[in-house]
Amino acid sequence: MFTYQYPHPAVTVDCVVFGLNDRELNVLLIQRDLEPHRGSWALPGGFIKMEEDLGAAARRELEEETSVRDLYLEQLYTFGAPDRDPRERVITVAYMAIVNLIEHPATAATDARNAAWFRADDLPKLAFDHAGILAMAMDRLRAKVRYDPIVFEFLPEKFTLREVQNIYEEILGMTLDKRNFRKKLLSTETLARLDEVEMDVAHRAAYL
Amino acid sequence: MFTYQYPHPAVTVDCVVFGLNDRELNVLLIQRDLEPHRGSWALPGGFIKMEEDLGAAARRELEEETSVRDLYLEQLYTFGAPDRDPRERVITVAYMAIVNLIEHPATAATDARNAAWFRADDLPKLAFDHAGILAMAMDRLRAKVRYDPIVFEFLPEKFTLREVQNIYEEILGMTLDKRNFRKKLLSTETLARLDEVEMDVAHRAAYL
DNA sequence: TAGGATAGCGTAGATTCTACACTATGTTCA
DNA sequence: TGAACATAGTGTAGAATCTACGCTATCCTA
Repeated sequence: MFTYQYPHPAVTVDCVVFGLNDRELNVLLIQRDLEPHRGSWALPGGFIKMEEDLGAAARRELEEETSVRDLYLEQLYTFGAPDRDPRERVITVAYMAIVNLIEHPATAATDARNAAWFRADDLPKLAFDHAGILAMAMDRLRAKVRYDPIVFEFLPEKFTLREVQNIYEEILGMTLDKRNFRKKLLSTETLARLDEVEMDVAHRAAYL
Repeated sequence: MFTYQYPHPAVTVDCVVFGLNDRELNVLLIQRDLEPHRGSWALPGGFIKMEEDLGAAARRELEEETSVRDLYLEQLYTFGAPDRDPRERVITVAYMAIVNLIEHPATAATDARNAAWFRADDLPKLAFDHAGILAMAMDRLRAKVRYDPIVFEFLPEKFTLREVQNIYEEILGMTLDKRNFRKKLLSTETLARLDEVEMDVAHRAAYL
């Protein structure tokens, strides 16, 4: 037991991890194995340790619950409504990250019954105020994508311009002009055109 | 005394309040009247109450310590390095705001020996990691000013274009072209030209 | 009343954004 | 094997925006 002269809130970290699979925007969720909201899907996260930095706590909880690691976490916002957790006052520091979904498979671990990637446009109901946290993360992601070439972080090494455009369109929720998009991308990024071509229905795509 | 099954950190809020005086960028600070760092200047802030929202706590602490109230606070970042406070683990949620300095005089109150506005380019040494918090707030302010007309929030009702330009230059730390600046400002803002003129050395200024 | 300080104003060139349509190549299926 | 289909790949013209830049009018002070 730990005693204090004044009341202290609990502090948690929660992670919104976006994963991309050449085409779809996904979000990493866990199925809770503890009360409250046992069985519900939620953002991975948990209580911080006293000697641990906030970012380190986020990374630890994420790995413990989903096995996902080695990513760049960025602080999103801190949520502290007095009644957001039924147990006690819990303040949560939310982090967000973007990864290549293929390189980061999700497997359930400690405190989670299950961990999985969900399509961003088809999510289950979330525990606590996690839907609100996720909504803010989506907003931030959309804003970020407009001036940051972060998208490339979660692309495989080889990709077609069509794929990149699909991703931008998925995130921004709008269609983009093909030529203008290529022009802009090629003017700002350093991409190399490869000889290889993809193999499927369409005829070919020069990998860049 | 309050006891918990697991250790809990303390949670505080801190406020970076920028004030503008037609010309200079100022920051609101308090002189601590309690240990640790007693006598040092610091950002206004303090411990949250258990039934209180984070933003409300920031507003309350700010008013208690400086008498400054009625402002728009925006969450900046949460700082939680394990050793940032010598007493115990303290996580602080930092807020920032911008006000018209004239309309918000600072007067010391609870927990503070003193409260005062300081020029942003001539600040005392700050307690804890408050210098780091302030630096981040400055960055955010600079970024914000570029696309947001927030500056007008802390201007008196009447002002000259020269004054606005001074403020932008002070915040951004660069000189701007007078004609281009006026053009842009007039194209985006709805300002009214007044008949009044200022009274001092220069000849006149049409208030907008 | 002469000199100094600042307000106020417009244009030309460069850059960037947007809208828009056709050809080339490979796949599939009859 | 060739006809129909799907997608990759490419350029230009007009609009809007950004930047650089110098002179005159007015008021104050000495």
